[in-house]
Amino acid sequence: MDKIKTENTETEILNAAKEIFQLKGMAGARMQEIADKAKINKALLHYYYRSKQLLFEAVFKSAFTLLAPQLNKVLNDDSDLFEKIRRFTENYVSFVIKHPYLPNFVIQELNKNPEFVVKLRSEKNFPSIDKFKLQISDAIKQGVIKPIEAEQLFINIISLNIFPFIGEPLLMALVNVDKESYNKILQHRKTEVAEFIINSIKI
Amino acid sequence: MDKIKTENTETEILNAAKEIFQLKGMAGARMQEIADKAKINKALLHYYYRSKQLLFEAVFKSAFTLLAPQLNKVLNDDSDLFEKIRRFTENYVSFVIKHPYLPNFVIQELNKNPEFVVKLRSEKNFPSIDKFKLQISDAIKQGVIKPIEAEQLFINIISLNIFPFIGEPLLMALVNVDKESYNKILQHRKTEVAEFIINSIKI
DNA sequence: AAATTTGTTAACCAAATAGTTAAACCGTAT
DNA sequence: ATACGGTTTAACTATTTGGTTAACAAATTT
Repeated sequence: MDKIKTENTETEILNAAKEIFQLKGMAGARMQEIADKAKINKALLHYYYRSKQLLFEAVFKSAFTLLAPQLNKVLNDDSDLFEKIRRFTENYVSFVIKHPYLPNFVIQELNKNPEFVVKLRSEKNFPSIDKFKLQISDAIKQGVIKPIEAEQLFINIISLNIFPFIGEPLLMALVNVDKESYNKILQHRKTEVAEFIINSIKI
Repeated sequence: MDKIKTENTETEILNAAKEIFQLKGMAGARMQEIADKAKINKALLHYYYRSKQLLFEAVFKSAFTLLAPQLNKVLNDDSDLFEKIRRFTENYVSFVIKHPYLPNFVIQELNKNPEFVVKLRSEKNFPSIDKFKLQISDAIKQGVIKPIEAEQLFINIISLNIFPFIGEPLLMALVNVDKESYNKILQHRKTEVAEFIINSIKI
């Protein structure tokens, strides 16, 4: 059946495009390079995706679709707050190892295209902070954690987990270690970060 | 004296280049756009800076020269640890308001050009973590803070301060607030972040 | 004030790059 | 076999873009 072959080529292109776009960004990516990586003629890119812009949007959407569930692990999950922070921190490292350039790619392109946010927000499955806010105010009421705004806590959790990857080259230089040692530091963070956060908020 | 005029044109170009490069990155920036912003002919860019690459490097160097002292406020400063954390957090927001795209620019271009790190490291005034390490181990010995690796604490401080700006469009969408409210959140962080960190490590 | 050096511009060039076209290919149904 | 559909390619086009050139302008030196 030709459908199988079509799907193969199409996903082949998408996979190649993911690699190139995530590594070099929209502006730095070259259609020819994507075609080469997918081992097809450049015209095929346009046959399947019409334009660079549309191919890029397909990649971006796919990237965000992968990232959203990670964020939802903090925002929408019924488990106990501390347990949740521990699990998210633990999981996030593994996620980034599987998709090293993805979070940075999403953040960068959002910075360069703030109007994308509008599109994303309108789609279903866009993570919402509402549940998390309730959980935090409950935990405060029950005397489990010190008073803190849910927004601030959320930003702290995300910052502590995402930035060490985005800022890797800078942090590696500042901390003055090589790639191997830096990876060890990141591995340590799997547990360290959660304890750092919990230490700060628990009563 | 023509020197004055030359300096004006040269810095005019550099300022325009800073704006464009920091906003769009090396790959996304256009020499013509820089020339337009500097209100000069495109050939003048090459007269003063030879190539896009060299102009970019001048901008990058200048950006890092501005960023380094900020980092040194955490790493090399004799003041009391808690006071230092409080002051850095307070100052950093003001710094980023003055140079909104600078930290992200530096980090992005380092990600795309990891070999830049080598050049930066070899220059004097590159921030070193040594003093900070001593300060932390002293504080632990003296029972002021709980045991923590200096590297981890440093990464935490930097992450909590820098990421909220780099991830602004994403965080704004996730936290579900408009620009104005997000700015208020950032202003709150001037004090909140320091207390969050100190809470976590103090005994 | 003539000559020389420095600063600036318009016009141009070559390479890179996104996108198009028309023909070839290839499996499937007639 | 052959006509037909979707798939793939080589060759091409138009535009963008970094960079150059040669002439002009303005200041500096002699």
